[in-house]
Amino acid sequence: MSAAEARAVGGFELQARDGAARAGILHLAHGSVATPAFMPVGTQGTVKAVSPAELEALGAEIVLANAYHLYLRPGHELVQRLGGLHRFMDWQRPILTDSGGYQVFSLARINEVSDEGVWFQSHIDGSRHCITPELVMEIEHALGADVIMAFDECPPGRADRETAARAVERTQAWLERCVERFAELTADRATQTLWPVVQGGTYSDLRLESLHRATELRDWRGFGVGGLSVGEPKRAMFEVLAGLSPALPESGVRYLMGVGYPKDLLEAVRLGYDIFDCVAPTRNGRNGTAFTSSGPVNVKLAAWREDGGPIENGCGCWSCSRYSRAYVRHLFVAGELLALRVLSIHNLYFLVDLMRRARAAIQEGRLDAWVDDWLGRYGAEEVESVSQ
RNA sequence: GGGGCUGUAGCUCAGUUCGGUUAGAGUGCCGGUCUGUCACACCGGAGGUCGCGGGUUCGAGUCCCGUCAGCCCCG
Repeated sequence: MSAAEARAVGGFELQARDGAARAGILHLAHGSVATPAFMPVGTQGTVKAVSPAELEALGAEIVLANAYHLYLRPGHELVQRLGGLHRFMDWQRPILTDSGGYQVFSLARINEVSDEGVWFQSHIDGSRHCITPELVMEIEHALGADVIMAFDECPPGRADRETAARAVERTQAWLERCVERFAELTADRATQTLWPVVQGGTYSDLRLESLHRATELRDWRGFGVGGLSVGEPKRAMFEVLAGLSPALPESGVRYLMGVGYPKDLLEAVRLGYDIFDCVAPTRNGRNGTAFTSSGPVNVKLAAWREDGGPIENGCGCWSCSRYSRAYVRHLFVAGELLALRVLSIHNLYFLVDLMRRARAAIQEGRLDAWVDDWLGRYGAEEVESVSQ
């Protein structure tokens, strides 16, 4: 890929390497994304409890939304009629849509997977729908995200080899159909970029096969690595990531889907992965857990009752610049809505900022030392040394 | 002065009719969990001389007597 192609819409511009780790810029129709990067999750076209202005202020450059959920409600055609997802949710920076492949896994009770596609029963009203790779492309095209993910099958993390192999097979067949339908839909203009998803469970050879077959199909500017952090042992996840990383083309951005917690992000960055998404910062935030550089903390703890310090000393986020731990704890204990916003913003800032700092460390060639130092602090202090 | 109702977990109350394992619930308190979001959710823990004192009984939160406290009614 030429330098010009890397800078074109959809291209990934690799700027620096430090060991296996990379720093780069992802160029998309609605702007660029500096990597490594964390993408806040906005499943239903909104990052729960956080406004677009707040997302911008905390430094998010791209958010994720979900095709499956938006198809069911309010409907992708409705979103398209109202000017597309960017306008609908008032977010003018890049958006990546997930296909709904993960929902095949997470909502497995109410669906049937076949070669044709997936029969879902709506979790909202019980109505039945057949989701095919072609339909997923139509949904994601209508929503208008900058990056759209191919429809994949995401088996449970402890799936046996046969199940994982079958998921690779089906994911590949669906990818071919996605490519075909996507080409028809975007024949006139190419503001969207499609990325495949590598599957293969915890079997490194299946992972390589999945990647190989996807790259045989065509050149890609990005690769999703899916089917991880879905119940498999953590060691197995990192073995897969380490085995797959050298085989991934340098010219494509690597998206590790669904990961994760601060530690996992840094380890994955070190292995050469570039972008991430995870519900952890927002969901944990809503449930009262704050990320801090010395580990996650339950803010409802009695120890915070009269703590006048910020959630994290030195944190540059909106929440920490205003509120004391005692106040945040009070908001949670009292069941106040502001509590959800305060911690969601803090946790998102924490991860976005962590990636920003990892990027700087890569550009300065000091990632390993920085990560080791960071991990040494994280969780080093027992639960929490009450600050002041 | 007479009569009635109520006293069980920090709080609000079940359980008392017709006695039967370690007395329950909700809430609060304390703690844990959450990885391409059905989720302000889920899981767990601590906490009670059943107002007090007698009696009956193999066995009493439950039955009997006395007593204290709160509320109500009648004089």
